[in-house]
Amino acid sequence: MAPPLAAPNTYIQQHNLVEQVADYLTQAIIQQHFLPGERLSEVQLSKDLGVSRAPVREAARLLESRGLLISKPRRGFFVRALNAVELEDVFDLRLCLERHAIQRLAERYSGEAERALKQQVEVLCEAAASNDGTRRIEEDLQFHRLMLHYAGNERLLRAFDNLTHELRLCITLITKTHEAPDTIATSHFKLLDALASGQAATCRDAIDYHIGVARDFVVKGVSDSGAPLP
Amino acid sequence: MAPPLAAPNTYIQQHNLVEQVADYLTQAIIQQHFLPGERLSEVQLSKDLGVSRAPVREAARLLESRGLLISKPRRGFFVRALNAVELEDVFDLRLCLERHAIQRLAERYSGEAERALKQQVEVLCEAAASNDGTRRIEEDLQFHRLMLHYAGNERLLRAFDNLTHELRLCITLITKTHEAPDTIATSHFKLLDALASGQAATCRDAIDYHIGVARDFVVKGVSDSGAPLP
DNA sequence: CTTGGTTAAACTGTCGACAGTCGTCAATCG
DNA sequence: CGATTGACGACTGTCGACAGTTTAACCAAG
Repeated sequence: MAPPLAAPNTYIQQHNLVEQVADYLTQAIIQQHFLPGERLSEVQLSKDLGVSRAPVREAARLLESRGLLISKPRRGFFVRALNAVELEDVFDLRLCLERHAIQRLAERYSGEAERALKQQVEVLCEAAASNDGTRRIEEDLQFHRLMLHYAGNERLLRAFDNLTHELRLCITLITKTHEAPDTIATSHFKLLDALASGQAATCRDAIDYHIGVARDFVVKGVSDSGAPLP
Repeated sequence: MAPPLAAPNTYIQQHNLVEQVADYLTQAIIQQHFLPGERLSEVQLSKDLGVSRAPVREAARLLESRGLLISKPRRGFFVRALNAVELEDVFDLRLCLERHAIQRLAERYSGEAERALKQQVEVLCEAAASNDGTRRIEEDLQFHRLMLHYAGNERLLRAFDNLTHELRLCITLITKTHEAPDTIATSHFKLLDALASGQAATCRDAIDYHIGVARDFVVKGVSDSGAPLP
């Protein structure tokens, strides 16, 4: 319950209060300043951020639609807590989306897409070599966002973004499970090779393996840390 | 712009104002009382419904997250207008989700699921025979919701529900494209047969054909009526 | 008649306040 | 000593109001 902000009116400044509050809440949640299952007090947040309750409520509803918060009537908003089963579902849906995306992308694979993806792998490798776990995850997700983007279906990307919001709920957990940098690199280069081959079966196998590894890492991490149940 | 309500304070009564306003707005939109691209005035809605602007704003944000409205800063909320390209994307994502769901369901097909789906086909056939186009669509969607539900991944169902919200934007268009009742029946029975066979390839072909037919109907309907662009 | 600028109205974003409800804690009873 | 009930406190749901901005109308100039 320690206030994540030192002084009021420092972070929140001018227009787009709702979005700013939403960003602040998102960061506070994924940095575990608010623990899973914890209740968020609207008045307390208003005081801390130096804004009224209206923007706080609207921002909270936004995060609820993203799956970061859940609201109980007359009780308020609570930080979402994912258990192992729900995480399995998240990765199952992610597999569904990315399988589809890589097939669609293989059908329309362009030089532009290939260039962008390769460049992102470079960035990812650099991030993997660093010690910034959060940045590594974000660059990894960004690679997959690019894949979904170049697949050419805006809605596919939106669905993926919704999922990643939930993934960030356990980002601190994920950052702890260090994968070797060269493993990450080869794993993503295999995706590029599969795309370059243009063969549907190859692409499917590559993405299945890729997501499977990530799932095992995360789900095992959550199981070990004890599944939190609201 | 004609007020969809005869008298204020008639529909909205007591608790859960936000949800009630959201339901009212949803119905008003899919019944085309608000036309695609139309701007919604918060104060006007407040007066019509006899509530303050706070619940209206929160309900609007809810519908925004569902894709029924879009908000432009300092401009307000507008009814979403889907063009043919976006509808193609919707059906592409729907294909993605249902392909995955029918595979998962085939792996764990139970007597309970089979019974529930068969019963829903009965209901759907009855609805198809009636003249109520909206009910026919809803029962059709309900069949697919059941499939997703018994596939055993809650998130898959949520993603599908998000899509159906967008589909309802052009529900009046869909109701105009009458499919023959027996066509609808056999089309869904084929899905049941594929599931009973337990063969992945059969299931995939069945759902591909099923969604393809629906997509052609809707997209053609929208193209004919002229693609509305905001 | 068209076009550009100016003014006024309407609307959104935000705020503080009030009422009803839920959780908590203590006092009382079995 | 444990369970139940009552009151207190905190909080959410909702409301009306104000300020800044956008939109629309209106007037004037070309």
